[in-house]
Amino acid sequence: MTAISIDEQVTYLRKGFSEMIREEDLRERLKLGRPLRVKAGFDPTAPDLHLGHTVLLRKMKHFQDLGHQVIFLIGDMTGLIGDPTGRNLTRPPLSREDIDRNAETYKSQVFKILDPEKTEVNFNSRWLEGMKFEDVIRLCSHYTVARILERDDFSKRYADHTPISVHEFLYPLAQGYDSVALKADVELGGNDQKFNLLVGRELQKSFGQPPQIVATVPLLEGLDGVEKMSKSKGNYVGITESPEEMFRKLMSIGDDLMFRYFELLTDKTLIEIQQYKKAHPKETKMELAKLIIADFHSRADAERAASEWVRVVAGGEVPADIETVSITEPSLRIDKVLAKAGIAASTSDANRLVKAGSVEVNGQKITEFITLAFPGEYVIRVGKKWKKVTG
RNA sequence: GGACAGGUGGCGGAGCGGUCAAUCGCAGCAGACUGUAAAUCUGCCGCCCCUUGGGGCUACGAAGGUUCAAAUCCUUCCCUGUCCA
Repeated sequence: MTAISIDEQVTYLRKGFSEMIREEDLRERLKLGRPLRVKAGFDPTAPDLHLGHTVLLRKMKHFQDLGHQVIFLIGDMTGLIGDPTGRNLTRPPLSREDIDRNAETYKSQVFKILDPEKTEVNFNSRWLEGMKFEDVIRLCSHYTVARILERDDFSKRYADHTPISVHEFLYPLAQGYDSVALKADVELGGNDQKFNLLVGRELQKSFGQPPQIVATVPLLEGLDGVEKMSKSKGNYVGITESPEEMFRKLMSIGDDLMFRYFELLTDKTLIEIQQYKKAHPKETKMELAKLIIADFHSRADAERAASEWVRVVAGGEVPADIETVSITEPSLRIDKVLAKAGIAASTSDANRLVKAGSVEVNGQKITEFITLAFPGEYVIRVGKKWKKVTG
């Protein structure tokens, strides 16, 4: 991109953020004419990225498009503090090997979106690990308990008498200090990160640096349309999943949610999205799924996944890519087979499914505990799970 | 350091000696329905064994104890919150 005006840059960057503090600051910073250092932090324990993460990655990419330097910061030190929003207060420390492996996984995934040439991958242990207790005390002196308690989840937990460990207070401070150490011009994050990002601003001021511009992206709702997309909630679409898997998941979202996805996960303009609202919801949803899949695979893969979905889900036919499980026993009763093939969680679970009449073998619904003989080949279906069993 | 309250299944939250694998709500799974989904209705929802109904095992913070019998009583310990210092 050549010589594009400040106004154009700001307009391009503003799109898709839920909030920017403050746009005037960004404008001033851009006037300096140098590449800005744009920081975004990621958790070292969850290297499997899903569509929720891509909302942020997309914005990082936009900064790169304008020639800025993006810092992909892996919070290996802050990761020790654990999820500050509640449970999991104790998290087993990751080994250096684990962290490095996760970092590699991250790289292979984020570079589907980000430009490797314009991305600096960094770890906050690089400056946090070597801090002496004295340094930590000094850092803490820059902030007050009352201000920390302003954070919504802290104040809620405090009001509810839910425990808050002291080390959790260090999380925002450490994250803020990262911005100092990196001399960040801009920090990006999800809406829920707003507090932490602002702490970075305050700390930079305390340390005599110009405060970073903070820009937040909306949190993407998961497939259920209610909770935010997260791996632990199981309402996510991972960016390394197969086109077929992605298609199936994306087709399961509610009608309202699909327009939200159009907005946050595609480059369609708001006007184009309005047009989609007039079309048939099912067709529109299929188009959405194809657009998203094409970003991580190819348009051809997306088309293939679409026709496969029509055949299997709408047509009720056998999917093309069923996983095959081999059985070594000469014969095995159906409930055991289900458990062994991973269709049911346990034999007991399989029992219930059979009694509920949910099990289909070779297209026939079964209601009794039949025994399958091996060698042989059976196609078993329970709900949306299909498996081929051979022996 | 002291006083008090509490720790139950993925979550919330009943039960307070047997009829408790544990009411109920949410989440989840399956079936019906549909344009996919949602909504709705129905069933299921610890593990294992035989089976259209049973049997066994493991569970209510941890470890002991009382009792024919404990999630329920006692002891100690661990954890959390509140108030006082």
